[in-house]
Amino acid sequence: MPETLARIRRFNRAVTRETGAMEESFLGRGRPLGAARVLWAIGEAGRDVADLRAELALDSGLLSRILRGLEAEGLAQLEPDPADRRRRRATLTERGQAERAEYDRLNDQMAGAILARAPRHRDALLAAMDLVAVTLNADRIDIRPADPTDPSARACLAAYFALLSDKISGISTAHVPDPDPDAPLFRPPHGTFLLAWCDRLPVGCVSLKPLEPGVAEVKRLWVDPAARGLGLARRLMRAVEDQARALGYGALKLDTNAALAEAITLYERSGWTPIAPYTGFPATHWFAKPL
Amino acid sequence: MPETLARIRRFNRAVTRETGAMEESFLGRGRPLGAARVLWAIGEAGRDVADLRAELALDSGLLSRILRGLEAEGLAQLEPDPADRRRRRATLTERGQAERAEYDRLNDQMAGAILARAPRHRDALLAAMDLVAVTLNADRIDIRPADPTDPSARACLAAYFALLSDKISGISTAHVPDPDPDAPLFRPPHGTFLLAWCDRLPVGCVSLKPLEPGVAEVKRLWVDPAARGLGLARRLMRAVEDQARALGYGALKLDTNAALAEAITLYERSGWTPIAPYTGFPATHWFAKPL
DNA sequence: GATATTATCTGACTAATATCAGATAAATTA
DNA sequence: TAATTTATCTGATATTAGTCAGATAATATC
Repeated sequence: MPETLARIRRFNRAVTRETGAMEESFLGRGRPLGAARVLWAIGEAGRDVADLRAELALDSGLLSRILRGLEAEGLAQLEPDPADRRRRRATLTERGQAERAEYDRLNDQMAGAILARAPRHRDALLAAMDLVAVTLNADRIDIRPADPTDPSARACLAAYFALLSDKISGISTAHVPDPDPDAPLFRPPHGTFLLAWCDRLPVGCVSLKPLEPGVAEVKRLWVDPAARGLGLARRLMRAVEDQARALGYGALKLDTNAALAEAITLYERSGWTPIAPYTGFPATHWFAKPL
Repeated sequence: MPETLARIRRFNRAVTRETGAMEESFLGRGRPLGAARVLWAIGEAGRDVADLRAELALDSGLLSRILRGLEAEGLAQLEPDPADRRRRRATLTERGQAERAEYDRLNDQMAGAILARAPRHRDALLAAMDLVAVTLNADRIDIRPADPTDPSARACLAAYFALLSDKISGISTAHVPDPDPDAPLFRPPHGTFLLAWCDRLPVGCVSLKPLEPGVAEVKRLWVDPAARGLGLARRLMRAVEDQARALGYGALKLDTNAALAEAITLYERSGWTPIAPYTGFPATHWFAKPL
């Protein structure tokens, strides 16, 4: 389909121009891009030089010179790592922090300018950007345990409950209580809370809490709309099953609602079998899986 | 909304990585990026040096050297423009054409790799890319006359009729006859056909054909879904009115259907007044505007 | 026809990025 | 303790990209 390729090319040209404009604005601070990138990558907390080299894919000599330049400008400091005095740790001075904040500000300003170009469909534009970003990053999404009270975890839960109240009639805008009295049940050694991350933003979650002796319950499986179709739900389920095994459980249960058809298909296709009801509304389907 | 900015940043990082990978793959052909870009920009038909300079925003000295390099590689030829012998025209040799085709192939390969990452929602991904590209290019969309039989024009018309049959019950999948017997009416001096372009892809159209002595009819106003909310319909209407004036018409008419609510709002807000019916199904509303 | 303008080219120069072969010092391994 | 590995730095050098001031020749303007 030649037109498809033309569309992707148009997209590439558009974003190339945009990133070019951003780099251009970064140059306005009188520092080459390489140095600006290093300054930004050092971050608020500081960073090992080896780390920087790995992330920015820079030659060791080049990075060394850039760091020396930042030091000479009074923006960064280098100290030997006390644990391993071969390594050096770069940190930003107060002026360095301020300078980094300026780059942040420029970045946000460009982002704002992009949004301003879509006055009437800001949300559609953001959703489109999410879909593109998540798809391009698909093979970089990773799943990590999180605390159930973490803001990202709570954002996922809020989205999960919004989805429920949207799909299941009878559930009004249910929302997570804050603080969630059940939170301890979702922490080891009782249970777990897993978040899927795509480049610093959460794009999915799943959790586990104790139900009966030796049996845990899988709860709150949610995938960001931008990340659907990438097999993330399956990955989350696999991850939570691994966690359950690690916590010593011998079996899992879960309940769900007929309105969540994709979820039900997923359970049926991955070793879950229907069981008798063990909960009430809004559940309409119940499954179990031995570990 | 801080999260909004985080989402745009994620998008920026994702596409930066992508374009970086593309440039990387272009370097694989053993030629600096600048030269590759010039080679590509010369195109199959050849290009004036001044043109290249304008498009690529290159210094005249730099471009001159890059061209000399391509010439030395046996990829390009430079000849004085016969019409103005100060100007020089760059054309690709056979080897140059082949080399350019290789860059095309690399580009298409990267595009294919992107699509492959969205096996289950290819169309959604493409639509999202369109929305982003068109929004970022919003201030670069331009409207130009086209021939009504041009493939791009026909693609817009097909989309227009698909929209009609989708929105208006009673219209089955109507499609443009090929060749369109009315095409001559949409050409000067009788009428016109305008296309809106966003970076080489059509994103909207409108046309004009004679109706009565001194009166023309506006037909087939269509805007690509990715380009809605950017004021393009209004620009197209203004452009077609200008064309009508230039063709000597004193008044315009149009008919439309109640299902096309945004269009009706647009007409009402830009000087059109309701008139008595002058056509039948599927029209439900009729407007006129003096010029 | 003299003068100004335009399009391109050349030469001199700079900045940024990149590469690579040692040098140095700290840690690890034998 | 000696030898090896690792992390970083220094110096030398190359490539790419970019700038700018003329030079040259063709065209446009007066």
